[in-house]
Amino acid sequence: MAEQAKNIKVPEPTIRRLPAYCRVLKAFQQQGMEWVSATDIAQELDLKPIQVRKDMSLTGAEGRPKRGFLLNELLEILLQFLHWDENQRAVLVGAGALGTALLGYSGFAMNRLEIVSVFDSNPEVVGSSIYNRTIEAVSDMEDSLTKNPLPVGIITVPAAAAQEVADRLVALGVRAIWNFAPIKLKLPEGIIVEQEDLSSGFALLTVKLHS
Amino acid sequence: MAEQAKNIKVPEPTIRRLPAYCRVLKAFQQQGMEWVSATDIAQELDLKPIQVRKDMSLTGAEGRPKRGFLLNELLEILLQFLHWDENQRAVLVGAGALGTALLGYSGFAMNRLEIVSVFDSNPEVVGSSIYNRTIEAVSDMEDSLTKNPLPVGIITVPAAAAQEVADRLVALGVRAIWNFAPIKLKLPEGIIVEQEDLSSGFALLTVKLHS
DNA sequence: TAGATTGTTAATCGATTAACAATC
DNA sequence: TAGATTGTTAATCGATTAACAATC
Repeated sequence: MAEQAKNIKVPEPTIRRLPAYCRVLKAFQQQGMEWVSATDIAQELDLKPIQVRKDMSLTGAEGRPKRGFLLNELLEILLQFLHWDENQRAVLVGAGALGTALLGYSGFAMNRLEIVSVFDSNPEVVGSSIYNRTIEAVSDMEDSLTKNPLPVGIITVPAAAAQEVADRLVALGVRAIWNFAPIKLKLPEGIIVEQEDLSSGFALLTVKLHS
Repeated sequence: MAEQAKNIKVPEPTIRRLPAYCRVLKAFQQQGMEWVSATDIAQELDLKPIQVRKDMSLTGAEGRPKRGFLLNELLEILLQFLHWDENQRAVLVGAGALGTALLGYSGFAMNRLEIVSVFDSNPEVVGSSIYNRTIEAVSDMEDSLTKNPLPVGIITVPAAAAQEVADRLVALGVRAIWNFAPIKLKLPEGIIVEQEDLSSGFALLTVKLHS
């Protein structure tokens, strides 16, 4: 029997790998495959089969010796584990290039991220729309989010504005913040913050390149 | 004496933290600070002082008991370690929202990423410019990069086009690829690939939010 | 001086990998 | 059946943290 997914702390690196597994599974699915083994997935992502097997086991997925995993079932379990089987309603603040990129990013095809409201402070873009969402003024955030509260906030404003935006979002009921501004937010206990630092991948790249 | 930075394998997590250290140092610098301790930096980033101290030690930085580190010197050493003391000339392929975001991202203020050439396949944007760079046609990539070779390639095209773009870049002399397309690239040994997966941070966020 | 902080070695913690019995 | 693959326990590896002597 698979390890129980509940009550067991799943390592952060495992969670980070799950979206890639989902993408590979979806591709296999489109090829008409019915069963998939850890080896198949590992090969596709340059990982070791044992690692994939362990990760699957931690999410509660169960396979069958010799056959592998039932593809549809496995994908469903991974999506459930990630809570990507339900829409994740979110508000995005900062409709610049990065915000626009997130609104249209194809890599999110399966994560059910539903960006419901978009705010920006630039009067020139307020009122226009991106991917069918009308951009509201940041000054209307209190009004709008009070009427229509959202649990997740995405911050794509310049660093200087990020802390204030975060404070206001938290005051308006946002419980988790995905922050793309290169600044560490100071927020109350219990608020979940995922800090995205695009520089860190580039750091790795330059260090590897010159060694 | 500090551990020698050369000959010692610096852990990947350490390298990933360095850009944040640089940003904090720059902020301190602008406040006019002359000396900085590991404790100061740790506090700013919610890390433990011992971790900052260890990281600094790995980069070869040397401090003084009681005083801490000489701010300017420390920043210079970190930037040197990252090779961010010299311009990193790069080519970007895919001038969509994500590509545009990277061209203008303020979080890169210090990393000396110099995007020299920008290519896109959309005839409507070819010839126009973004942040002062003229967008060239992807079909002109061979001509352009043969005349003006670049060591780093940034891929911000849709997943379906990424592998072909990567192959062509490698054939044109690119030795390191920063890939934002949600697909694992298959490239020859020795080519450095940094895979950026925006979904993995979101996975962490949703799992934490619902537990 | 006393206290704060460094740098290094050792201990701990956590993730990856190996080993292997179970089994379709 | 034989072989491939699972799931779990144990071993290994690597990163973080603790301890502490050195010192400005």
